[in-house]
Amino acid sequence: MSYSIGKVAELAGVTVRTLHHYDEIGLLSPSDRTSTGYRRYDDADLERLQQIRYYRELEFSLEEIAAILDDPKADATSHLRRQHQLLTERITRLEKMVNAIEFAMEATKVGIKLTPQERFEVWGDFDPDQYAEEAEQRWGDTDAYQESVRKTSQYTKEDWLRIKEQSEDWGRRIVAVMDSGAAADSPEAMELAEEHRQHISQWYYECSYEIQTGLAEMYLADERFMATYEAIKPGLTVFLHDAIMANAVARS
Amino acid sequence: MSYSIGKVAELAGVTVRTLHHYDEIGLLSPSDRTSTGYRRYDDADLERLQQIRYYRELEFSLEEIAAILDDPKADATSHLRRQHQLLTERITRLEKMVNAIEFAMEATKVGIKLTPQERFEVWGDFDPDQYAEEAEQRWGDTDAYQESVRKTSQYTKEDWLRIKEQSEDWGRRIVAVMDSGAAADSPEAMELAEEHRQHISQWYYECSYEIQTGLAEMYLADERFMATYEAIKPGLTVFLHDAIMANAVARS
DNA sequence: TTCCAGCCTCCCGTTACGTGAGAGTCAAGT
DNA sequence: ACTTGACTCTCACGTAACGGGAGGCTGGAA
Repeated sequence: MSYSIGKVAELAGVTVRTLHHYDEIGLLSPSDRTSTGYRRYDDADLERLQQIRYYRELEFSLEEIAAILDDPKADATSHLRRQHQLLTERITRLEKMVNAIEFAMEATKVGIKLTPQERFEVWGDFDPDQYAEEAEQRWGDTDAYQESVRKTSQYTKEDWLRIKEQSEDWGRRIVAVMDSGAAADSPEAMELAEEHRQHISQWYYECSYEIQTGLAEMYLADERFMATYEAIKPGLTVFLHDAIMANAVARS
Repeated sequence: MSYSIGKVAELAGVTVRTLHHYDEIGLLSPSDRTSTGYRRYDDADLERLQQIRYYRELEFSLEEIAAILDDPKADATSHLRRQHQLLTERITRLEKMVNAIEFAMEATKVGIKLTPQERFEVWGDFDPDQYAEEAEQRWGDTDAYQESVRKTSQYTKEDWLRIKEQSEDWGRRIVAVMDSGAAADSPEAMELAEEHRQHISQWYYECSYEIQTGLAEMYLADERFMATYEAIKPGLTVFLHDAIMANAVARS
């Protein structure tokens, strides 16, 4: 059984010109020609083309592929094994990219800026432990972060609008409480701290009192969060922190 | 805060030349220059570069990326959402490629040839139902195939040598039984049918009598399997089929 | 002041094809 | 036997996305 160049192109999902090119550079020359010069590809040619396609998908150059495939020490199975490993590595990398994007989405929701390291972590080659530590510190609890990502990836535009509206409303009310001169451990302030916790639980992740107090600590420690709250009203970060602490103590 | 071109290149994992190129074609021009002509990139530039890198990873051309990023209707979040979707699609495709490779490895072990469709299923755009049907027919049971892939992917070279030795030994013995003139429903033949079943159970997947009889049917129906067995000894396929049937009836 | 790494602007080279041009070929239908 | 439309052939130039210098300025540390 042999195949015309057009048929092979269709099967393998490449253009006829590509096959011409592979023939030109000697990477894949059809095992036969008709008397009129038409190329004829057989099963062995197809197997070689399959290998070429996989290695190309893995971004090997044609020259490298030629060297790899013509290596007498490597047989078909070893190629498959190698491709298998490279593919799974690649999948891992793409999954990291997906995580990074979800992280970036989270960040823009909350209104914080990413550090340059965070932006390019997938490509840059800096210490991965450092990142893990930062994320741990930022979110207090990694499981919570996972849950958050899982939940929020389902949200529609309307959901986000609702969340935004809700948190802006909450912002106005806590500012009003501050303006009224009430203390951070006043019932009104504590009520808003409680609402803050429930808002997070509802939309992002189950937020216990321990986690919330962790967040409060972080608001003071992380200048990006700090900037967000201070932009609404100076002193709000500390006020919220104190209200959360008072509320947590009172309720538990 | 602003960054030199070298620093940006290091952060983003690209070359300085690449950033020069992006500047040349107007895709990413640094927001500032020093009095001496040095490029200075700020946070907004980095964000744009981040988007560029993600879209590039997804194999968009620079021209397309420029069009996408300069579209006033799209904001940062919509880009992230889009990239998220494209990335997960890509992961799915790569996972299909991994499956295809595992399938190809299985096939070479068993000594059957792949059809052209099977070779290029990941790239070609033929009817996917047709393939599913073929796989179903070939393996009788999809779960079994999954289990097989899972198990065999762990095997070492020594394992494979052992398996090969074992099955060649079995081949010699069943040929001997045939040569002795024994019937397919003789105790010796049935014993070897039973061994065939246990061999599969041990190395590939839990092989019940129903599954084994399914395999026996398939050996007759699929000329690629047929070729394998007939190469050992003409008439072996039918003999094995009958022995399996007799054994299955007797044991259950 | 002296380095040397870093940056600048040309500018030519490379890879993996795309895209015709012009001409021969094949199989199906009349 | 003739036509016709889809395929295929071999040049041959074009393109995208950089790579890799050459030759010359800059900037901060010693």
